[in-house]
Amino acid sequence: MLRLSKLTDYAVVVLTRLEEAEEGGVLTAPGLAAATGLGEPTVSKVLKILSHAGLVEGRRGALGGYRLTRPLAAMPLTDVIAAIDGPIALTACVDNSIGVCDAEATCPVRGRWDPVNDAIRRALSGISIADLAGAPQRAALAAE
Amino acid sequence: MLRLSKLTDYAVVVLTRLEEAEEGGVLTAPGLAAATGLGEPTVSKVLKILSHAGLVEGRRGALGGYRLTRPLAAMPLTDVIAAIDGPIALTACVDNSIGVCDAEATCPVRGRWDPVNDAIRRALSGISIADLAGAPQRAALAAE
DNA sequence: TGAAAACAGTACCTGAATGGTCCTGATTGC
DNA sequence: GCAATCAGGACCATTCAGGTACTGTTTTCA
Ligand code: FES
Ligand code: FES
Repeated sequence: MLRLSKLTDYAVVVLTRLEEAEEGGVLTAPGLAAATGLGEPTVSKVLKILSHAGLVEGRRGALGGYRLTRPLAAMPLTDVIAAIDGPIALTACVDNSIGVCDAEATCPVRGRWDPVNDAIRRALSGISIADLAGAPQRAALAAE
Repeated sequence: MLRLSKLTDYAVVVLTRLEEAEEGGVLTAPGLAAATGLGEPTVSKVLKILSHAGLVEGRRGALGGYRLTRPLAAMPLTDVIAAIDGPIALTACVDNSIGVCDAEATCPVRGRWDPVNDAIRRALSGISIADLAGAPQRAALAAE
């Protein structure tokens, strides 16, 4: 179904909530879980991944929590997808993956998916998380 | 990984081979399997799906086989994806799917993925199978 | 008329990947 | 020192795609 993982959706939700934090203030994982209605472990997992990708910053300790490193408007959707779902590549039979496919020798589309990947990547990079959060200012305009 | 199913890749391969058939001539599923190097049951399955979607036409009988209903240049990639992977929708939390998600009430991106879906759909609809087969004439230009 | 070839449809099985949970450690503040 | 929180990893269950097999129907040829 060309679906991306549900965690990516959760990530967008969490990021949107994080935007509402005070300047310099942090939100805790349990707090975000309560605010979003998602499970605490799941939210924690998402935040860890995002932290690893540099999209959020975790502060430990008693008064710890998570904080956005950049405003959502400057955070393209591709970053979130790449952080959770991995690099954007439609098929396994792309560029360097040799040996995974049996039909490499006679395959006529060997490496031909690259333009498709680029097209999608480009379409997605024009959309920021802020566009999904509630301000569809330039969403869907990237492909025009 | 934002991957689409491997069957879609196979479909493109098979369709490309089908293009090489004689005018009015048909290619059999076993023949295509041998030409592509894929398993016969798998090729058969792909062809059945494509036939069901109207992209190819199957002729039964001893001299039966499959035939393209349209030239590859007039076959957008979205048709193939929609035929095999189903409709293009990034997440399950889109439009009408109610009840699948727990955070519907507080979810700020509820239904916000639609512009993303449109963007991808638009980027993909500009690419035909012929573009992937070996003539990247306007591939990747759809997003510009 | 019979047999063979090929598509059509369905049903089942297996494997991998996602989604989700939990546990243990490191760090910070009170 | 204690509590709270993040960090990291391991673990299990579920789901779904991928693949296979079977049966039925249609057409051609001997
Ligand atoms: S290389 Fe895998 S199907 Fe083309
Ligand atoms: S409705 Fe499911 S996460 Fe938003």
